[in-house]
Amino acid sequence: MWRARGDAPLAQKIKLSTIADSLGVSTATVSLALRDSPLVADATRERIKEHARAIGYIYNRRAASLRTSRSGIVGVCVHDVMNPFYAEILRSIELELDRSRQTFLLCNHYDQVEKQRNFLDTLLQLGADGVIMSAAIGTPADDIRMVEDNGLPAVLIARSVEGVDVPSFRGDDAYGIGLATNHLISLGHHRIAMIGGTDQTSTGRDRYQGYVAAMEKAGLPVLPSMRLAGPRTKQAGFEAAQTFLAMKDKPTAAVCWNDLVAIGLMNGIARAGLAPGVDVSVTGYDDLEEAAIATPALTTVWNGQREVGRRAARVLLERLNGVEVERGQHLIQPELHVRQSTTKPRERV
Amino acid sequence: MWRARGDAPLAQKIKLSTIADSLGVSTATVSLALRDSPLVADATRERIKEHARAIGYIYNRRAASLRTSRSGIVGVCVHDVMNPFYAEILRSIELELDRSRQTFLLCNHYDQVEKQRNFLDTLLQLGADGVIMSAAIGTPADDIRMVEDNGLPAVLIARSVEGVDVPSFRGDDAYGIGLATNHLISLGHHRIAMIGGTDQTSTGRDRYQGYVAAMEKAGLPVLPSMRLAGPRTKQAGFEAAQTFLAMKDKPTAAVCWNDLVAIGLMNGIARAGLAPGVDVSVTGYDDLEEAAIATPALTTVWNGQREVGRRAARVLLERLNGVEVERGQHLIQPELHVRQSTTKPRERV
DNA sequence: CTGAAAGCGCTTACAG
DNA sequence: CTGAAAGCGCTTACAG
Repeated sequence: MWRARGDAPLAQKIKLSTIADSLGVSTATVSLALRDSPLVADATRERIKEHARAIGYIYNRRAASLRTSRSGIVGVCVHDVMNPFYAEILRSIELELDRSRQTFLLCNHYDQVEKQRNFLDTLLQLGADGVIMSAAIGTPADDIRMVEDNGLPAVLIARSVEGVDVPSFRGDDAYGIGLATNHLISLGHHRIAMIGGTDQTSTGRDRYQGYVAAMEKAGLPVLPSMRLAGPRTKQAGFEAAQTFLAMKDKPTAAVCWNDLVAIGLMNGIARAGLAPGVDVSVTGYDDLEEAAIATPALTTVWNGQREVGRRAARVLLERLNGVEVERGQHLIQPELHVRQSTTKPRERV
Repeated sequence: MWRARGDAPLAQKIKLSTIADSLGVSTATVSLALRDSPLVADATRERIKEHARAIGYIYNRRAASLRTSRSGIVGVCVHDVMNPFYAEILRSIELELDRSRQTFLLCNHYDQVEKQRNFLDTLLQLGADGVIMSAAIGTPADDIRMVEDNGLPAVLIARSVEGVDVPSFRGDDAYGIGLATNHLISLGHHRIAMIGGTDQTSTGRDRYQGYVAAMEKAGLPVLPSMRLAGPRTKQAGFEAAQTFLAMKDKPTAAVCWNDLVAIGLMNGIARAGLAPGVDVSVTGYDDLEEAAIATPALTTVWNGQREVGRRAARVLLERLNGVEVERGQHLIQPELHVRQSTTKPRERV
């Protein structure tokens, strides 16, 4: 248990040598004892640990880390924690990292390369043990090589970066969006719009290509007017509803960039007096916890967030322990989860 | 700009003395120069900074911190980052902290006192400069006193802890929930249920009391059967819809613990074939970004997340700079935002 | 099983 | 304006 130490804060900083002096042993012995080294006799160890606890000793990790050059810190850098997609990934990273008692430092880069660079710099300065990142749009391969060259192993998630030879975990986007598109096609939809996403990320390009490929394979026309790039948030999806409903080709269905856009779009469609899932079919992507309780429940593509986080964290921990790991892309196979937001087409009013 | 340094990683760790030797000056001069001390001649400083950049020098913060006992790290500990309420607070904390170049360490305690304790311990070990926390349910005052006694200044947000003398920022919950309750009463509702929340937090008690006080002031009966404690998430709100709709006193309105519960509840009500905002009026709490785009748009109480985060961060920074700050509770005044989810009562079917 | 001593890479008085 | 030297609090060979 913790003990408040009297009234005078910081009266006298307690350190290893304080304990050593009190007990008449050397600091080496205290250091070893506190870390449960078998080199120390049981009785000595217990006496030391007991005393340390009693006087409220606080281990100084900076000093230890300076000496050992291991910090126990792992950095995690994503676009935005507030986005449930990343939040779900983080949750599983947290779980793995906790298990090996690593402290984790978090950063939102909001797709600003400079902000990400500052963070990586901080990690380097703190002597972090590794970093897991979903690289900001426009991240040069050099930024990642640089941290690796300085002894900070990196693992990529959700997005990959060309020309970088580190392990990378993400869903198979082209395949996944194909599942959603094919599902709509098989229900009888011909005019299917794609809402949201950007060509500036690998994910964005892959998803759009997946949609295009599925349409072409079914012999359906791919109209540029049916592509509404941009939206990636619920708010943006909500606002996109107007544009979507005004499209001159009157699409009967929308393949959305992600669940947030899909839910926003459905809200916008409902606000316009139409019934999402009846008048317009909508698919999401990610299968966030929220997808199942949306109204109507959202048909979406499970993107393996948990899996991505878990595997990325494990591979990083392996690298830290000197295990040789497989470099390059690891694709997680997405799955289609059909719910109520997709039905047979009905002519749009 | 960064430079990758050759092929051999860690070939030779570059440190202050490396620079000093190369340039024929002392490490003291290099140290001063890199931190822009006016003690160093301009020419010397530029020469040093230029060289440091050229050879890819990385500042070792652990070493510096060991010497100065300032780490530039601030800890932030909340229930769960995935909850948009905390995410919005974090956003504004991040903004303030970035400005003064503090690195921030994040922790979800999930209301486990032990997990929070581990985090505080880590902060102490790392020599963090301060901590901002929304204390876990059941946090003993001693846990907070202990960190303060060890030189780690704390600032509380969202929840307060009895018997602790540190600055604390939160919304005025009793007042805020009163706004929502009075609004429903003024629309003509008499049977108003309260959904969600727990008596184990100061916030929970205050909100329930605020509801009770408003009901009593209006001469309306407070029925225990109208109180459904527990739910705090969208999922739980969704599930609570069934219980709510089956309540024997047939409430015509629900005052919800927060926006998440309210949105979940509305989804559940819609799923049951009723129209939220028409058949049942619903109020939220927090005014998350999402509230405005919910269907129907949610009437809710703005809880000042941004304000809480901003002020908490500023006060902490002031404390770090040795400024004496006002201890005790700082209440932020909530505001009612009326939207479409509340209307005049209609007899429940 | 335990101790004396060097060293991790900085910063800070103190001289000059 | 610059340098020599001590010290922050650990851990790790190296002796014994």
